[in-house]
Amino acid sequence: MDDVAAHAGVSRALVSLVMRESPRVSDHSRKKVLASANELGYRPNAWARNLASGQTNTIGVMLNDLHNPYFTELAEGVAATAAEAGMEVLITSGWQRESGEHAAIDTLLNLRTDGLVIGAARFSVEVFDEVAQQIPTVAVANFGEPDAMDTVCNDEAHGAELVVEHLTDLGHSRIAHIDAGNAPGAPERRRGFMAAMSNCGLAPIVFDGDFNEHAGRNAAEQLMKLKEPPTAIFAANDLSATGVLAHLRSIGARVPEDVAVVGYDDTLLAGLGALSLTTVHQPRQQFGHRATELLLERIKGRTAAKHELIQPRLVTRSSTGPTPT
Amino acid sequence: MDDVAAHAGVSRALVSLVMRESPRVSDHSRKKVLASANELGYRPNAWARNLASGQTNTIGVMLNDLHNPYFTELAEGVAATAAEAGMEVLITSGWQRESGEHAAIDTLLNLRTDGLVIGAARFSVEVFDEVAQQIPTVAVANFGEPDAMDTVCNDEAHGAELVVEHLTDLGHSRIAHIDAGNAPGAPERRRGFMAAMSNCGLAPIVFDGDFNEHAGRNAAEQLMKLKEPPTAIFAANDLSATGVLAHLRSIGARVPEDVAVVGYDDTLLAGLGALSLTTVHQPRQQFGHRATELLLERIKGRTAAKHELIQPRLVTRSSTGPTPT
DNA sequence: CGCTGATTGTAGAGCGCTCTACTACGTGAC
DNA sequence: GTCACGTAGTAGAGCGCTCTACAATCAGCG
Repeated sequence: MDDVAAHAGVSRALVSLVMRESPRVSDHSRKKVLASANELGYRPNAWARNLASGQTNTIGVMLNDLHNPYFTELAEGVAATAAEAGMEVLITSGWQRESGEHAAIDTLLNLRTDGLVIGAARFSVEVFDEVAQQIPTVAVANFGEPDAMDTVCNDEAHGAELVVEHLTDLGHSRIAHIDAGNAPGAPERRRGFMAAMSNCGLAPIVFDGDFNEHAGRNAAEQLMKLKEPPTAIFAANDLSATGVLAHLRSIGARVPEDVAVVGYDDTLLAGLGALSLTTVHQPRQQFGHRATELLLERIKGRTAAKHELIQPRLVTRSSTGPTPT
Repeated sequence: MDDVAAHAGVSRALVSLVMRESPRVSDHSRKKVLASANELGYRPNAWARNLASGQTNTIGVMLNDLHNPYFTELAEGVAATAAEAGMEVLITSGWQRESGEHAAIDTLLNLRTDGLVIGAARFSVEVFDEVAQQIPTVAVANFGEPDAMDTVCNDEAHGAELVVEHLTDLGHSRIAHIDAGNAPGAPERRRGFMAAMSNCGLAPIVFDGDFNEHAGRNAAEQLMKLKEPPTAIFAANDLSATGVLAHLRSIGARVPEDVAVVGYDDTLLAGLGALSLTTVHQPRQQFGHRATELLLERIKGRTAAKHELIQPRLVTRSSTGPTPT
């Protein structure tokens, strides 16, 4: 910076103003400084800048797992909204381990980012709460309604209701749900399913499962062995639904003629022509978008916690159809 | 830091030593300092630390697209190897746009990370070369053999050969390849395919396509309309292969009895029971692993460029079988 | 022509840490 | 008892920038 100032024949402070695009600089000096900077290959050192200014203009994003499209689309929403607000985004991941999440959060806290968006599920509300004391935080998760941070989450129960509604409209009544135990989101989906079913006066069939293909396959196998197998299967998520499809195909059952299948999440998988799953779409980018907006509000000083529930919608594809007659 | 020093009754320098886990501190003082730090909720400010020390102990990872599992697995490999070496990892993404990649690189350069791993394909070697002048850089890409940086890449041509070998072993001779124009990796795959075919004395059928489902579907449609349709289709990648599967299914052709299908990349998709694609596995984590090792060498001072070619292997699943008789 | 106020530029302290050079204090050998 | 040496701790400069407070210049105006 000194070199640039010397080369341009101005003071260091002026170079600083130019680099920060201050309007308090004449066109003439600005050009001179930029030319010198360019010639000398100067670029401002972010560490020094942030240290001196006391703010980083950066928001940190901590994700549980970069493999999961859910999280990456979330991050994309954050990135887009942050870019609009002129902020940088730094991403860290816990790589699916709790220790990894701790390390990732630590990195971000040491970096003193202006705020934190957390899309993760490994550790408890208490830990988050402690983090939220130190730095403006928004969690994209179903955490209840903690005071110290904002949350954005999907109305899982409503998504499950949409599925039941769709299936009963098609005439189904023996509808099974493969759940995913206590995995994030699963209890709400299960509750939504049970509630919707009893509202229709139907007996809910719930089978223990998980958010993966194997669990779907296994559950489908057991379900199809029942004396009265279900005519529709609502899987825990898309991945688990592909397991259901795989099993049905292997026993020669047709989809949707013999059994209708519904997933959840509307991932890439569901849209593939070879699978074409009816599923519940979560506006993941919008989660990131809203989370970032809330975070920016918080950074600007809001302290009262806000908790938003975002509505999912059903995407109908060819894995569901009228009940077999 | 001053507060901690005062609270523990020692000098600021000693606190610094403790925070850096220096061996030059007695057990007694170390405990005292850590206790005070804990009590006061002190955590070192990474910006100040990096500024003062002149090194960041961080490597930057710039990815083209976080949605693509290829890149996230790459990042995971980098993260694991970096963690072993005690370095932090910061991820930025270009979100599939060239301007985004520029911004992402800029962020990383301004942060003065110790090195850069680039997994991206949008912009030209020249731009990378310029970046590589400024900072140790390793690209995971097929870039020729630039002097200024190291590269790690997959032997795409060999992967294509493995596919041809597998299919001819099964008795296929009318083998079509759906390519992906000039998209990264595609030309090499195509060349490998053509070479392997002519080595076997077979006439290569190549159909223009792309790395997506639609292209696969469209290509399959055209190919199956030929007077002598192929008995095996080698798609540009897994996604394009799912398009092929979707079309074949829609016209009632059985896989693999009527037509064998092969993908490339061994993504999540290929492993699904409902698709079960034979495909070429790329050790993506290993790319990240090797790239990081090379980068660490460069950071330590090596300047001669190294270029590594990593060998893929074939994963056989149920989308391929003997030629129809 | 001196005063006001806006505009443009500058000096210098300080952000929170690291790092070099130095001091203080044993400890053991001769 | 003194000297060399190793160990534990400290002082203070400085990393590259920002930011406050102030100086210089100039236009406009009564």
